Amino acid sequence: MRTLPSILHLDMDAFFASVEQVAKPSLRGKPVIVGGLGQRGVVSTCSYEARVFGVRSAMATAVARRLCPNGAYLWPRFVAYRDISEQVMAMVRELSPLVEQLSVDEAYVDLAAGPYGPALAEATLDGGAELIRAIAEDLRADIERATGLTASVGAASSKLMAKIGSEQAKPNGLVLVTPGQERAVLGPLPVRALPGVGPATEQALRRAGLLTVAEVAEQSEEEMVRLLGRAHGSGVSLMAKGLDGRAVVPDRDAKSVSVEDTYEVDLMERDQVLFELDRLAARCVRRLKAAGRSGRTVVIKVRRFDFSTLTRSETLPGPTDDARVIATTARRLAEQVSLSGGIRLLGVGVSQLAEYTQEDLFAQAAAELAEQEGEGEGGDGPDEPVAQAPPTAAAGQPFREQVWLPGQDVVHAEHGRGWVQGSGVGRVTVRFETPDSPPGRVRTFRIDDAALTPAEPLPLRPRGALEQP
DNA sequence: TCTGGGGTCCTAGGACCC
DNA sequence: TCTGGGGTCCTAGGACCC
Repeated sequence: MRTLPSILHLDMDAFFASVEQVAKPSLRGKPVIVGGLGQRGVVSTCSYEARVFGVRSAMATAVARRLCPNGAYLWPRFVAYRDISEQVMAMVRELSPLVEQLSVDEAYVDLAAGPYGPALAEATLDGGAELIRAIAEDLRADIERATGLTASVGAASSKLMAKIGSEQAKPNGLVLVTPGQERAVLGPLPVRALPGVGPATEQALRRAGLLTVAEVAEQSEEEMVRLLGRAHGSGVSLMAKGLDGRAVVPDRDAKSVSVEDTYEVDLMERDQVLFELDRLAARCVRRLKAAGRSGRTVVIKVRRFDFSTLTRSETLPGPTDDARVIATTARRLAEQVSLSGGIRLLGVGVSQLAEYTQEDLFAQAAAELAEQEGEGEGGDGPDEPVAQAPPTAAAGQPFREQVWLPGQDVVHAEHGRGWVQGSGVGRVTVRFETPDSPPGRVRTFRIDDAALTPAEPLPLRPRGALEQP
């Protein structure tokens, strides 16, 4: 294990909710909840003001609304989050090429592999720690200057302790774990603080009378393997003792691509299920193609009315990125499951991904077969799913009514930029403000007002702001 | 009050091959 | 006539993470 705390773990504070507070001045200092807003939605992220009311990530939004009825409830704006994430990660990469991004708002950095590596290699223990502390504080300040967002950082000589450190630093802090202090820091924490210990592992450990990390650390590795299984047991045993030699690994290629939908109302009809599988297959293929990959194993996921969940998979003779092939495979898999009682969620995924699309003989054969059988009228595009019109859809209606989602960016011909605060009964309410404006005024329009249109997210800081002194 | 969507990794049993 | 052991692939499910 390294002698200096040269691994950083960066974690943005309440990322989605904080982005919304910076983008929407009227929400600063207020409880903000970002997540699914439908009947079956859950909270993705909430602001610290909302946490005071007991709101948490992964909580049903319906529960959050009871706890915090006056919060601002917003749909996620993933495009905006991704843009900001790229901006932040670019700053992180200036510290080292060895960056392992864990999600949009989290990454490990190995400073020893970057421009500060040589200086750190020659530094004393105290000097090195001080340099690392300065680097981490500069990073946090740079991120806040560029985005208005705060980040927390843990610095340690292992990924495990860097992650524990950033958790303890939250919000808007830095915790440096001095090498040698690992067990002292970990010992008093509940076992759940260890990454990889979730509800099931916590229960298994509780049954064995182990509540804290220190208590786990006193057990032999063999005992932990007996309790938790081979891989998990030895992993937890080592972590509890503060031992973690895992390297920071630059980002690997994805191993699967999947899409899924939870329906507001359970699907009851076989035709509905087949129609939705076609749509999901088409969406999955779009993502697959965007990534320039193809896959060999098709998986469907079915969650029933009672939340019981199952998967069925089929491995094809070769990789494909053909929507027709994936949709027909998904349909075939669906025939193996009972739909009685209703379907709450459907998913379609592809794994065993190939680096790039090979000559897709399997898709060609399927297309030829379809043509022979006279089903080939959709030969105008290979992406066309084998879908029929949904039984519930308003067939023959070419225009879809504009849907306005709370949080959505809009622009009005007369009033300029703003965001949707709410909509209903033929009206949409918009607050006109931007990241660099004072809190804005609210106006209400007809939902079909031609002067109101959806807009792209604005940057959180005006362009060019960083160039100014 | 009722549980999202996108992933990763591990385990275990059966098929199949040598 | 009965009986091997190991390796790999496929499938299904579960735990966990953000």
